[in-house]
Amino acid sequence: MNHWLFKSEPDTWGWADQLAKGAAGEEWHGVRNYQARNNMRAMKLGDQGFFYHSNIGKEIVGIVEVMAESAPDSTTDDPRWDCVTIRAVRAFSRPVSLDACKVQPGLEKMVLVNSPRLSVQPVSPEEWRIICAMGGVAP
DNA sequence: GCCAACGTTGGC
DNA sequence: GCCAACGTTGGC
Repeated sequence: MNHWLFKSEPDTWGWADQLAKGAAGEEWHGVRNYQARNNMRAMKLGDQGFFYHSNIGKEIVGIVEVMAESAPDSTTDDPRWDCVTIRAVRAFSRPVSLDACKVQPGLEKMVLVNSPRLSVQPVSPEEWRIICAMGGVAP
């Protein structure tokens, strides 16, 4: 299983919105960046990812799961863009801030730390383990 | 709210 | 196919 990180401004679409969708999940639409799209295309059913609040909070707040693999983005006619559907799995008992990630040994190479603008990112198994521990949940 | 970084667009 | 201009993102 691979691991990922989804970034969203909570003003637009936050963890609370994702939670409200429950088991129905929600298309991660609106991505207009090839790298981010390619990451979504690489996702498999059951892959898990972190849910990160950019701008407001700047922290990882929970874990989501891919419940539908990449499919055309219904919010555009442009055939280049597609997206996965994700559902909330569990909230962190303690959110993990960007600042905390920056100083945490083992996370020096994390994409979130080094390339903060990429909206859908890969997370290494080691990073996944460390951040789950920081967030107070089992990996 | 500002601004730097970066990605995309479009003219040539 | 290159590259300048432009728009967007996101941390500060």
